[in-house]
Parts: sequence; structure tokens; C-alpha cells
Amino acid sequence: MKRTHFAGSLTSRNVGEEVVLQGWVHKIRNHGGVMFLDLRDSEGITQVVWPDNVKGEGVDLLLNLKSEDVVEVKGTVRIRPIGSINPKMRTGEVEILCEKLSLINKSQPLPFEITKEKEVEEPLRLKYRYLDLRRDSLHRNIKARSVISRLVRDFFHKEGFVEVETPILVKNTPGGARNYLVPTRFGSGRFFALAESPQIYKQLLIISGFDKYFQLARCFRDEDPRADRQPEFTQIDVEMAFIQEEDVRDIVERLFSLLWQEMQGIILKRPYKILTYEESMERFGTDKPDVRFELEIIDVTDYFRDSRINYLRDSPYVGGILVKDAKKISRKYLKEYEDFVKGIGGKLINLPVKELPKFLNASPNDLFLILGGEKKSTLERLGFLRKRIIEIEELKPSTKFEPIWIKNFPLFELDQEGKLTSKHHPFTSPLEEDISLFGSNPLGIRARAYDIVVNGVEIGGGSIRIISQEIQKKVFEVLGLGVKEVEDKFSFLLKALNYGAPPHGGIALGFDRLVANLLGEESIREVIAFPKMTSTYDPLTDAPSSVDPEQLKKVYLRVEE
RNA sequence: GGGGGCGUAGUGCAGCGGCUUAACACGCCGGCCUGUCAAGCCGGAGAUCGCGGGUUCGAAACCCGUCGUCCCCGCCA
Repeated sequence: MKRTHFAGSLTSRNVGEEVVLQGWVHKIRNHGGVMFLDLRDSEGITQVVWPDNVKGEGVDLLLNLKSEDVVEVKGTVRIRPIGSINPKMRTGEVEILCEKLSLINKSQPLPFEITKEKEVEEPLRLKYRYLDLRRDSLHRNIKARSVISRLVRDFFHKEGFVEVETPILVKNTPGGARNYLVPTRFGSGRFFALAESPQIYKQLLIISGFDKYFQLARCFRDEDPRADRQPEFTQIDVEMAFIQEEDVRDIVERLFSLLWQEMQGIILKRPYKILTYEESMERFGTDKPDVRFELEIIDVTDYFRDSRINYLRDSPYVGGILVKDAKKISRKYLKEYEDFVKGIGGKLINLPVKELPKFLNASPNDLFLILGGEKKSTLERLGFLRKRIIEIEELKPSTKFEPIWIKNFPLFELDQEGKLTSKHHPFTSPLEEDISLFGSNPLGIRARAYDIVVNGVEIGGGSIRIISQEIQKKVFEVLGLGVKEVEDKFSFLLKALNYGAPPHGGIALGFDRLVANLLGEESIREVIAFPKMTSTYDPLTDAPSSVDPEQLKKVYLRVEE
């Protein structure tokens, strides 16, 4: 028989219709004389009923049905008897009076319950992902993700963007994230890398004369996964010609307005706040602040210049956060603060209120937490402290979603060995007025780079690119890349820039993070159909796995024990 | 590479200042039940307490080690 309806989509409009449903046994409730079967398909659940001492074709089958068996039900849609309507179900007004039940396929007993939304250990969920995906919340998330990707695609197409697929097998250009290497039978000892991002290709596309490009691009990075990071992920990759920073902000803000409107029914206020990197660090101690909380870092270095307390007097920088009306000033909560502050290398000092700066307007109910030390690291620690305060005090955000821009990132930063590296990537344009600093103070050069941050989560970042060969050379010089090295890694891009490259720039948005944010999920694994564990292992398929030596030989590899 | 949390029936958990037959809920199996939808009632099976070692008359519990997992730092041009 052919299926006529989805179980999840029946309403009182279907009353009286003869329907055929196919789906899974979600739940059976056997009351002796009357039996109920909750039949589930991809759209939802409908109650099937056998009243009056259970009769009809296939009833003997019914008594042996188990959870997740696949069945077909033929019957008539009817309004439920008075008093038995279930307002919690979408189809709760109706039920199917079953005329014929048949079994399509049996199911083994399950490793965990599909009908319950209770937490199950993630490794088990991942091992049986196909069962986990049947569960309501994940199922809905994956469908919502599909809707969001359609909205994104439609948006960019309407805006005149060209969607282009760029290679995933790319040239290995070490320097940033660790690449996944791909050996090949062609050419002994040569490798492809999996693309960490389409960065270079999208710039080449702009040079190719495509005015606006976008792609939902798969990217691969051999780095440690986190709740918000997977070894493979998707980004909305965007690049535009003849534009400035504000054009990128405009397109992203309009996309976000659409997404939040459609998915959340929320109108986001535009334009978003813009903070410079420096401002963000000084006020929030991070380059991805959650600005829905007012708590800001207060610079009290000068105030404590003559303090009797050495720690405050001698620190090159002293900053504090005032927790207004800290209702929880009790030993227990102070201990939490103390432990946390100790953990980030500070200490909690008891100061009488009269020793606090007057401009704080602190009252005896307030808590002023102070950290001192070298400025940059102290600000970062204050940033962590700020997040902890929000948790401990259980502060309520001022609004549900607040995206902001952070701009003017430093062009360079120091890595662990004290070497200068690109903060964003080496094709990021410096601010015009900072170009003179290349010789004297490269760390002081600000970049035409920007991040979009939503509720303290970095959703994306981008920049206006360098099109001047001269400036590009200066950047490579600062990075300590020799002519030969540059030639080897990037010659194709540099050559391309010589043939009339238009001014251009763009952004890459983390699609998984964006979807998670829109759906209120903490972990991107809740919006990815088949994610990997934090060890990059996939318990579903048992990957990565070892490879036959013969196969290795063909790609000129040998595994060392 | 480092720090922290967790690891006890199929699932989720209790027990972790050494007295237990290792508790409870869901699921599973059997029975009853005519309107449930977290169905209800009665009964049952199911756990070498992640693994290894140690302390002890006695360890799920205490100690050491190890493995796994989750969160965080590093890392993520």
C-alpha cells in the first residue's frame, strides 16, 4: 500500500479520511480492552487506537510489537472522544481508528530510549547516531539546520552572489592550523592537504572577475576539537570586490536579521555595536565579549599607585570589576571567587570600603574584585573572571541575542617562541595610517580585520585583503618568510595579484556555531548529523583506522612502530 | 602537552568519612487492566562497581597507576 499522509501532519481537517501511515512504533499503551499505538515518522507522532476489545486485521501482531518496529497502519482519522484530547501533541485532537496493521520490519531492543529526552553519554549516542538522530531534539536540529542553509543560500543568490565550489584537496601551506595530509599514488612523497579554508581560492575568484562569491564550504583542521570545534566543519565563506569594511558588515547584518527573524521571530537591532579590539580588551578582557552584561573592567592602576598593599602598588596594571549588589556575599560564594582567582594567578584581598575609589560609588553590598599584573595578561584574566562572575551571580542578560563587531585587530602577534605571526592571515590589509609602523613597531600595526561576535561566541571573522605587492612584501618580511619560501607557498596568489586585482575583502562565518547559536545549543555536535568525539574518533564507523601495508605502499608510505 | 569533572544493570543515576543481599527510576521479560498519551497495578530477569596494583580481617568506597570520556587551557594563519 502507498503511504497517504505523514503521521506528524494530521489535523482535524483530515477527519473522516481513510489514511495509510508508515513509520516506527514509538510507544504502545495496552489497556486490555483498548490499545494505543503512537506511530512516529519523520514529521511527528499520531495516536492509533484499537477500541472495544481490540479487533481488526493484524491485531494479533499488535500484541507482539516492540519499540521501533516499522509498521503500516490503515485506518480512518477521527476526532478523539471528549476529554481525551491531548493539547501537548500537535496531532492531539485526532487519532486513527485502525482497520489494518501490518509489520514491515522488526527492531532489536535498543541501546537507549528514543522516546525519552533524558541525557545519554555522548560516545554511546555517537556509536548509535542513527538512533540518536531519531530522537526529537536532534531530529529537529538537523531539519532546522537544513532550513537555515536554504535561507543562507537563497539570501546570497538574491544578493547577486555566485556560489562556487573550491577544491578540498589543496596545496599544503603550513603555518596556520595543522593540515590533514592526503597521500597520493601520483608522485612519490607528495601530499595534498585538506583545505582549512577556501581563503586563497576565494581571493583568486575575485581576481577572476566574479564580483561577489559565497560558498557553504567544508573545512578541515587537524587540531583538538572542543564543544564549538570539530576537525571538519562548515563555514559560510564570503568575498566581495570593490568594497569596504561597512559593506561586509551590511551584508552579514542583513543575513543575520533574516535568520533571526525566520528562526527565532526576533528583530535584531541594526547596526550592531562596533568595538575596537583595544576597547574590547580594556573593557571586557576578551576579543569576544558577551556585551549583554554590563559588568565592565575598571582601570584603577593610578588610584592604587600609593596603596599600602604592595600587590596593588607595584603592579604595572590594576583592574577591577564591580559586582553591584552581590547578594551572595557569603563565605561559600567568596570561596568560589577565591578559588577561581587563585586558579588564574591572583589573590582576593579584603579592603575596607573607604579604601575603594569614590568614583565606583560602591556600597557595602557590592563586591569589587581586583587583579594586578602585566596589562595584557591581567586584562585576559579579568575577562575570565568576568565570565565567572556572570555564572556565580547568575546574572540575567539584558537581551536574548546581541551581535557585535570587533574591529582593528592587531595585524601581528607573538607566538610562543616570541616570533611574529599573523593574527588573522598574511593577506590581511593593515590600516592605512599604521603602514608607517612596519619598520619601527610591527606589533602596533592594526589590521582591517573584523570579527562578528554573538553573545560572547565568535561566529566569524574576515578582513579587507592586501592588493598591493609592496605591502604584501612587507608583511612577509615581518613574518620572516624568505623570498624562496613565499615563492614556494604563495607564488600563484602573488602572481595573480599582479594582473589587476580589485580591492576586495570578505568574511567566513562558522556555520555550525551559527546554527547552534540560533537553536540555543551549547555544543555544535548537537547541530551536526555525524560529529566526531573530542579525540577526533568516530565510534560509529571506527575511524580513523589502520591501513593495510599494501595500500600504504601504493602511496609511498610506511608506518613506523 | 597541561588542569578539572565523570566512569556502578541496556539507559539515567544513589551509595564514595570501609558495617548493604549494591538502592531507585526508565527500559526489557511475564501477568492484569476499555481512553491512555511520563498510562496504571502485580511479578521477574539483569551489575565480575572502567582496568591493574596496593592498604585492610574486609574496598564500589581509601591510596598509586592506567584507560576512556566530557569541559577548559595550550593549539585553532
